[in-house]
Amino acid sequence: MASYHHGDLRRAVLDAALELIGRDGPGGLSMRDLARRAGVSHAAPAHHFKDKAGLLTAIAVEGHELLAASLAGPPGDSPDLRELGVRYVRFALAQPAHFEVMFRPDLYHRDAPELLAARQRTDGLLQAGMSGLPRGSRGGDEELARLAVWSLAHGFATLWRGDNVARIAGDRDPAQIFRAIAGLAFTGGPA
Amino acid sequence: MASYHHGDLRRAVLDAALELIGRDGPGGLSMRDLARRAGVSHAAPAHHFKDKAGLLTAIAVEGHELLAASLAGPPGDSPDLRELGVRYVRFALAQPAHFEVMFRPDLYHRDAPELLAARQRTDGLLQAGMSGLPRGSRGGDEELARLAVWSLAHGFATLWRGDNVARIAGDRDPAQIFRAIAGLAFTGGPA
DNA sequence: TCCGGAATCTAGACAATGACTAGATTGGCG
DNA sequence: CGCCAATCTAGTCATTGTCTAGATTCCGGA
Repeated sequence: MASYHHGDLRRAVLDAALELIGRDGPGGLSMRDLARRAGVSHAAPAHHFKDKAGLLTAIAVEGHELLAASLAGPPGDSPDLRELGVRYVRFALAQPAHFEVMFRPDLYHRDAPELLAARQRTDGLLQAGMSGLPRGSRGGDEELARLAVWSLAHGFATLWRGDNVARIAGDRDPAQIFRAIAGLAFTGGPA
Repeated sequence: MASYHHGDLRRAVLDAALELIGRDGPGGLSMRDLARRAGVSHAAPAHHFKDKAGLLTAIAVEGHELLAASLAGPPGDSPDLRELGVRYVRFALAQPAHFEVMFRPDLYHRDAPELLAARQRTDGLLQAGMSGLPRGSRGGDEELARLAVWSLAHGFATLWRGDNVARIAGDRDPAQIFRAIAGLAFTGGPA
């Protein structure tokens, strides 16, 4: 029964935190509550994450890794820009807690080296996926196009999570709605 | 000196909160700190806002009012969809604290009647500004187009505030960059 | 002008939290 | 087998949000 060591406290705390953040947002999160849920003393989690900000940093890092995996897709395919946006949206809705924390730098250690590394890896993937652009847009337009898709996907996912969009949706899959929007925006029609 | 009554404590607390949120985000905000800055006792602000969540609710309401004013523009003009997006971005960057709080429903009383009223007013303006659409898109596409511009503007503003975009910008005005992006997305070129 | 209720503010208290410290327990590696 | 580092406990402290009771001031009606 209840050995002195937990086994994998780090992951247990992470998972509990992700669940709570997914339901109620990162605001009401409490280290001590997480400790209680894991059945350990109130200060135990701090040994794994140093800080509350440290815990959220770990979540942000994991989020970047998961996002990178989502964007990359199955090995050896090269999605177009719109599909990349769809994957971005899918990730945001499938991992709401990660997504939410990632874009709240005021909550974690924005300059932690592990975080910078993970972010750089994600950016690389985004850039790589840029290979095939719609219409001949070259030069500075490439960055603009990337920024446009990123903005569209990020905004759509954020608004969706905030219940600002649901009434438009009906019962359609959010990813499909985004596909429609992206088509409308970048190809001049719902193609 | 220092009369028992402050004069306009409500506004003073709001302004201090807006400044702090704009600089450090809403995370580290403290009622007692706001009270100290205003030179009143620690519980005084609560009499004006009831809660910490109440304070943030007030900020969200004010944010919706300011956003509505921004979108409406000078009396009697009817901006097209892209210009509406530009105004949305301008608001987000000019009033970062309001914008940040507005889209964090976990921080305030999401069903406060004043909030619902203010939001409804803003939505009305967004819908009204939809009058002139680019290309003949009618029927359900109207909502999609509106959602597209909203997503694009919202995502762009959010990413900009998070320092995710600054390196692309150079020294250009964010509103102009957004104009370029929106043109790229909705008219097939940087028109 | 005066007075009484209402608005505004103070002061004190309480539980909860994040962070820190010192020390106990345990696992693993030479 | 022994020892060191990792892991965890227990205690403490300042700070915060919220509640209560009471003090001070403002304002409108007589």
